[in-house]
Amino acid sequence: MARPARTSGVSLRNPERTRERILSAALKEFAANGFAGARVDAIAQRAAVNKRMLYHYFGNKEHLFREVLRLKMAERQAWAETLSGDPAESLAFWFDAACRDPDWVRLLEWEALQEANRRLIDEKKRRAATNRGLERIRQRQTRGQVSAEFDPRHVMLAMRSLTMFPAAFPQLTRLIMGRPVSDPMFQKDRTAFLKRFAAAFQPPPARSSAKNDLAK
Amino acid sequence: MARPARTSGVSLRNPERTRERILSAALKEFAANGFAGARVDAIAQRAAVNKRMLYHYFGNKEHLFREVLRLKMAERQAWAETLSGDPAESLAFWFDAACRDPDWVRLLEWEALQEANRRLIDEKKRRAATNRGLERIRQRQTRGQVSAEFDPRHVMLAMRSLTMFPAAFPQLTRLIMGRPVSDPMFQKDRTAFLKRFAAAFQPPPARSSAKNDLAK
DNA sequence: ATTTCAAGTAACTTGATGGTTACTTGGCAG
DNA sequence: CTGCCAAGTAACCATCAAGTTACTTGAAAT
Repeated sequence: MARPARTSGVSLRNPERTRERILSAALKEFAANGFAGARVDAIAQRAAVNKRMLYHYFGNKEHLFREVLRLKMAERQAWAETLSGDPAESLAFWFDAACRDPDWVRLLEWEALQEANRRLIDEKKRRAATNRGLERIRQRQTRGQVSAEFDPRHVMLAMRSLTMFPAAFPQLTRLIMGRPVSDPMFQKDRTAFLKRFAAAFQPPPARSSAKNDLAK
Repeated sequence: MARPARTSGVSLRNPERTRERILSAALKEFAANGFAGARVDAIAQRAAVNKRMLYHYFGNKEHLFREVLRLKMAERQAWAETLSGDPAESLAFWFDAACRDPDWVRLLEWEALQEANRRLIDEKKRRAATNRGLERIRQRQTRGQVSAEFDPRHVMLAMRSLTMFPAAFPQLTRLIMGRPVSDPMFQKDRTAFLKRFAAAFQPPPARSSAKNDLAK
């Protein structure tokens, strides 16, 4: 039952490794070209695997695509859970994540464009993760770190927008900023901006009364 | 030289109309499926035009795609110029525009994914339009309507992010908000949120001194 | 009226591409 | 040792889709 674990190197037959190779090649190909643009032959070649194996393990192109998406999503969900509370920190963290791993953003984008109508891949898990995120924002609100005047859903949507947009629209970002998104200079400046801008989510500095503390 | 202007209906030959039909069909097809996913035959069919005409007028699929993009961009640029100053107003306006015309956002998205590396379509004009937009923000800053502490480029990027994101990522938006982007309820709520949130761009209410009025 | 050319049509070519067939081979259970 | 099946290979096929060829036709200009 256990892997043979050849003393030197890997055995010629190695289903797990092959599967991994295909998935990793598929991730690159799909992120780069989307579903319609991706070429099954290209994936096989990248993976240095016979094309037939791809069908052996995943059935067809679409199944493979969905599996790639599912894995990436799961990876990110795990990250999301490790986050503490501060909006400034979250903004910086997610912006950094988007810059470091543009493939992830691109996959989300391909998904948005393609599966627009269809039900989401892995919807249940993603909805649960989102709800946990919303709960975290509510906690910050009760702790007074985030303004209670805002609906947590709107806050989360705003934060996602601010962090993902540059990686999602590098051409527009470059047009506006004059630098490519990949430029460390841009990333540094943007992080600084986001940290300051995070103040927008904080409660106003106790103006006169404090009557609307429990607003939705 | 002038159009014949048949007394009743349109003449059988009508190059302008045909060109229009093709462009409008292409817009829909490209917005729906992207460049790689779009089918030339589908465009011809949608336009109720012989496929050959498409090559007659536009040379090939890619030229047609670029022409479609160019036209949409130009349309939006014109809109942008009509805008007055207030961030709250701009946010609401552009958010509404994105919701009303998801095809436009989708085209930008396809462009982002496909032409990632290549030079932008119509880059010169778009850069100029962007610069005019930045200039308008600077004016607002000197008038004290927008905080002078922010780099105008970062402000513009933030505003674009906030307005375009929902239309660009309807699946994530729905996950977060619980409603589809097309839902008027969502659009109303979001507009209200954005209007309030626009305060984030305003200068702080004159705390102690007013020394940094000319920043950047 | 006749010429001329853009506008328009139908059928075809050619290459790419997703998926399959038919086969071989490594390695474990019995 | 041997039968068996998952893992793996090479060659193939059917289809689809971009782009072309070769033709016809409407109507403006002379």
